[in-house]
This record gives sequence, structure tokens and C-alpha cells, in this order.
Amino acid sequence: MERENKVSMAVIRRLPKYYRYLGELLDKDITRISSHELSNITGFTASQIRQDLNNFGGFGQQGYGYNVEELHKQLGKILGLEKIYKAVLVGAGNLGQAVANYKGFEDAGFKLLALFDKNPKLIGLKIRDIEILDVDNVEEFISKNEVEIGIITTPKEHAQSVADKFVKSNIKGIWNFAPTDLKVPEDIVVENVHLNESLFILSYMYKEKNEK
Amino acid sequence: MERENKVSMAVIRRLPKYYRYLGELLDKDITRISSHELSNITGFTASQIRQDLNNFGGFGQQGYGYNVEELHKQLGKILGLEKIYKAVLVGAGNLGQAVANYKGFEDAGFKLLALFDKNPKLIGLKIRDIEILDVDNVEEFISKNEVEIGIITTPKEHAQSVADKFVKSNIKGIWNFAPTDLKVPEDIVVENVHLNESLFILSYMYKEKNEK
DNA sequence: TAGATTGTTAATCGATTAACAATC
DNA sequence: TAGATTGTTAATCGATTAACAATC
Repeated sequence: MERENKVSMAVIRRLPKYYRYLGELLDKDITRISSHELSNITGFTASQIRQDLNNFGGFGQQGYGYNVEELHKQLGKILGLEKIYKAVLVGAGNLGQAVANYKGFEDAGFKLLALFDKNPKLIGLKIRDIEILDVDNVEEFISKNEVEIGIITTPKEHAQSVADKFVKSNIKGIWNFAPTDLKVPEDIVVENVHLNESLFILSYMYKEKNEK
Repeated sequence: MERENKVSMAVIRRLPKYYRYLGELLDKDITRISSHELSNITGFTASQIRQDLNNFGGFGQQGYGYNVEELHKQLGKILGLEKIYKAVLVGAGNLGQAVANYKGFEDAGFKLLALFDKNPKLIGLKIRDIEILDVDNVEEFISKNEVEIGIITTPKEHAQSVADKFVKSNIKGIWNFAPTDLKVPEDIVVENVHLNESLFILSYMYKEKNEK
């Protein structure tokens, strides 16, 4: 019930970039940074950076700037990176296996418990010690293990039915790689990775720059 | 030199979605559609759809709506999907192989000519009949074959140096999967697929919905 | 203290939505 | 013709940028 005034999605989508650059500064043992310096690094304006950060609190200090370590930590908290999310993946083909091998899961606090597929040739195999199970058992597995996040790397024909299973078994967040817009209840969050759209946009931009 | 007034990126990023839904309508043998019906399907407002399309010309007809086949074709043209782009990929690990297997290349008119890696265990293997070659030869290959698009699926440490090689050998578009912002001359277009940022955003949204 | 830089309000810019005349 | 729906202008909304007082 304690709704705060909502932060716009435009701001949210910049946070991971701030977090990433601050991590890099941290690695270089840089301890403080001004919004102006951050502007040079990230390409966002200093004004925008200050506005963005102030949606979440005053992390800086007048005359000094921002403490890199502190700001990095705070952004990690805001992004929810300290919490461990239990996840499963459905669709253990090429893309699914690549995603399962993805090293970035740890950084975001995601723990992949199992993969699922319907192909008998895949069932029983392991990717990084994570077993591929029969998709018929996915709902049971999710409920039993209190899985919170579902990843969809199936062909688009099966994506919606997988999403439906996720919703039924009480998953609250979906990372969707299938080139379709899932229909889910509004309390479920969906983050799409639409490779086809990304490629179309590259095609457009290429043409725009080179054929005018 | 014939610069038109530039269409905003916000519009461009909606085009692939229009294109996709129109393709689905086409499959269902639906021949005409109004901006209002398209609004129901896509979730964008009818007004926005008409505004978006009118950046590129008047494809509709008063009192009738839009011809699905015609609009689909026009959007394909706008997105540059009819042109064949020659592409290479550097970084033939898990992600690289998954991307090489990606079926969406054909739809966007991309032809993947070769993969490159520095790992001797990978060099010589084939993915979908496409050979993995030694990355030392990538510049020569690009020049010789007049490759236009480069795909980066290396770890982030190597991404910039691969991009530099691409630029040197005259590639004009880069599809970048490495979690870093590439520095390239401004006539080169870069489209990023930043999985880490996507995952962070999912984490944020999940937390926002479930821990308030 | 003087200089630097934030936090925040105000101004501007751009994108979305509404409205409606044109017209099929 | 009457009804429907576009193309387009005008109004609104939201996001970005500028400015500056507060303050470390």
C-alpha cells in the first residue's frame, strides 16, 4: 500500500549503466566522482544524472560529488541485486543453453535451478551442472522449490503456453527471449529480449546511414 | 546530402513491432486494418500509430484503414529487410554459437559468412555449415568479402579490440552482445544487446512489484 | 573562507494524445 | 450519399536541460 511516486522507466533503464560504470571506477580504485565526470564517461548530461539519482535519494555531497563505492552499493540495492532469485529456464536448445551458460546470472543474484525441455534427447543432460528436466514437470518443480523467475527460450509457438504455466505456478517475473508479446496478469513483470527487433533496428540504422 | 528531417528513435523502435503484428495478420489472411484495431493488438494508441506511420508516408486510406499486405511490405522496405547484408561473427563460444544458430537472420536479410575465434579447439568446426576461422584472419576476410556487418559475442575484455578491427576493415554496422559501450567513429552504427542490463531491470521491476 | 558541486526548481524541448477537417 | 477513418494540426503531457541557491 505504501506507494511512492513512481520513477519513470526512462530513468530505470539508465540505472544499470550507472551501476556498470561505477563498478569499473571501483576496479580502478577511484573513490569519488562528480556528476560532470560521470557525464563524460556515460554520455548522459550531468543534470540528468543528478535528476536520475535524486529519484532515489541524495547520494552526493555538495562541493565533493559522489562516493563511488557508496553510490555503487546504493544502486545495487535499488536494482535489487543483493537478493537471491530462484529461476528456471524452459527451452534448452541453442539459445537456452547459451543463456544457461551466461555468467551474468551471479551478478544479478539469479540462481538457475533447472532447465526444462520436451526433447527426450536433451532431458537428462547437464549444462554447468544444471540438469535438463522434462517440461511436463515444470509446474510441480516451481511450486516445490518456490521459484520466482522463469526464463523462456522456446520457439515463439510455445512461449505463451510456457508463460501460462509460469503464471499458474506462481512465478512473478519472466525473462522472455521468444519473439512475441506475452499476455500475463498485471502483477507479473516481463522483461523481453527481442533479438529480431534488435536486428531490424540495426538494419534500419545501417540503411539510414549508408543509403542516403 | 539529401537529409530528411530525422525520425526519432522512439518511433524507429516501434516499427519492428508493427511489422511483426502485420506479418501475423497476413498469416491469418486479414487484408485490411484500421489504426484503432492495430491499437487493440499492439497496445499503442491509434493516434500514435497514425503519427508513426506518417513519418514515412501516407500508407492508409480515409474511410478504409490500411491494407495489411501493402503496409507490411512498406515497413519491410523502411526497415531495410529486402537488402542482403553480409555479416561475420567474432566470439564463437556458447553465446556466439547460439547467435549463429539464430533463425531470425534470414528474416532480416543477414547472411552470416563466417565465425571467428582465437580458441584452436573451435577453429575448423562448423555451425550450420558456417566455418569457425582464426580471428587473426578476420580483417582480411572482411575486406575480401566486403562484409558490412560485424557481430561481437566475445567477453567484454576483447569487445573493443574486435570493434577496432571491424572499423579498420570498413564494417559499417555492429551488433554487440558484450556488456560494454563500444567506442567507434560516428558513421558506424552499433546496436547493443545488453543482457546484463536487461536482467538488472527485471530484478528492479520484480522487487518493485513484490516488496512494496 | 573560497571553490566546487550537489539538490531542486524553473524553462525548454520533444513525444504523445486529442481533435477534426479532408476524403475515400 | 452517409459512415468511417485517415492525415495532420493543436493541446497536453512528460522528460531533459538549464540555472542557481544551499551547503559541504
